[in-house]
Amino acid sequence: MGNKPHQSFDPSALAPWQGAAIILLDLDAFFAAVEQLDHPEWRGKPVIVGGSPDKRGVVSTCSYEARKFGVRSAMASARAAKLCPDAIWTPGNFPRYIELSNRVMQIMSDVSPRIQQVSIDEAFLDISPGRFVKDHPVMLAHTIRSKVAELGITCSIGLGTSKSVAKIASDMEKPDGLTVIYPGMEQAFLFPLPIRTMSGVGRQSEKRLNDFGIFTLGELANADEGVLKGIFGKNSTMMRNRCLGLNDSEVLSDDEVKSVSNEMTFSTDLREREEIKQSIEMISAKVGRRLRHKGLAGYTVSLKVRYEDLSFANVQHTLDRPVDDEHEFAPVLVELLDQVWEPGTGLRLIGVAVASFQERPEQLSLFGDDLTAGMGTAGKNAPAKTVGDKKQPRKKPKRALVEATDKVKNRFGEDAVGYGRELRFRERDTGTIAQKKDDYKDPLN
DNA sequence: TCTGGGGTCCTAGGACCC
DNA sequence: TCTGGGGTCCTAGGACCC
Repeated sequence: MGNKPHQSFDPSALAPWQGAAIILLDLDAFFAAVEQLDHPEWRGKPVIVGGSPDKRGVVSTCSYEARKFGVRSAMASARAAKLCPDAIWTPGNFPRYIELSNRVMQIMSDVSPRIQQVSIDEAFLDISPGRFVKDHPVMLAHTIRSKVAELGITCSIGLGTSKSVAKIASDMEKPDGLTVIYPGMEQAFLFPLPIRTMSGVGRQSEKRLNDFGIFTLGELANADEGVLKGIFGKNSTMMRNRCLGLNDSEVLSDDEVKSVSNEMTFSTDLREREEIKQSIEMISAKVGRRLRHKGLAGYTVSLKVRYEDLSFANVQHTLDRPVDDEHEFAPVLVELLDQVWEPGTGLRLIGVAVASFQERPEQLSLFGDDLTAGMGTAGKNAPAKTVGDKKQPRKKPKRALVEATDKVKNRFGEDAVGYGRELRFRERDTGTIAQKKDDYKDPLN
């Protein structure tokens, strides 16, 4: 199944492919691989892309050399530093990753128009013969693999008759592998595998399935209907079909963004109301700028906090009109704070999200209404109909100022312009790298 | 000396309307 | 006096993914 060398082969020797053909391409240790490409002196050495060990960071990606020491993605940076003291650390270079990712996506798009990007380093491609392409799927997979290699990075490809099979197959021969599951071989391939390998089975579902004596995908495929319903709810049939190797999910691009959020973990817990308020304002400014850059405005704003004990809480509020300006929604979030925070409690993380986007953001008025009016303590669940006819409508900063600030930040970077209060907190930012789905074509952030 | 950050989707319960 | 359901919107929380 695996096929390391990029050897030439005779396509006419391949058995004909019946039915759907889907590829999952996964770039190997992507961020670290790009760093080694750009820094030749780092090749063959353990490279870790991630947040620094002394600031509660985690490992985003690490090179295969670092993996030999036991370093893994999502591991606390402090632990990674202990396992591999000589590792080369880098915070990452997102614009560069996006550039290379786009090149890979272009290679795939050139083969078939039916591409579904899953993340910055992963995508499905429908290469069903006679549908979008005419060449043999195995040949096309080889072609894609060679073209990616020409960029100086490697990928692992799974080819099968469904997305689930392709996804799992891509994991079999990492790195730089090509795994083909021919039509008709789906169940022989899937059934012996542990349930956790299936997308949609996480830690919790795994535990609950184990309690019913279900450990393999074959056992899951043949499990009692009631058991599956109880664990997967309305997705139970879909999960069973996935395990049976059925192709019940099309390769479709879903690029519609549903929410925009930013969050920040602080090097030391926040305890003072004023610094929490300022942090909410600073994070809101990031969210607002991304919203405006995307041309989005949403009705629902939410505040997420993580306490000292690592537990989470969330509060949200739906406004009577969509917002994209932090000067409007940050005050709303500050009011929500009291529902999840008691003075004296330490907060290690604060997150801000805006969701429920309207079709087309309307031009907001120059002097907006005060959205916090009417929110008061009177009724938490009271609709935010409001608008302050009793209270004094507060004057909002001019829209033009917001837009001018965006322009400077977009051009010269986040640190170029800022309200004084933002600067105090910048140094507390963990600076950890994240893989942001909507950042592929977005040089922002 | 533990445990980012950015997302999506689902569920359950309450409010509210008819 | 007692007691409906159905539908929709909203909120909080949690599982899961990369």
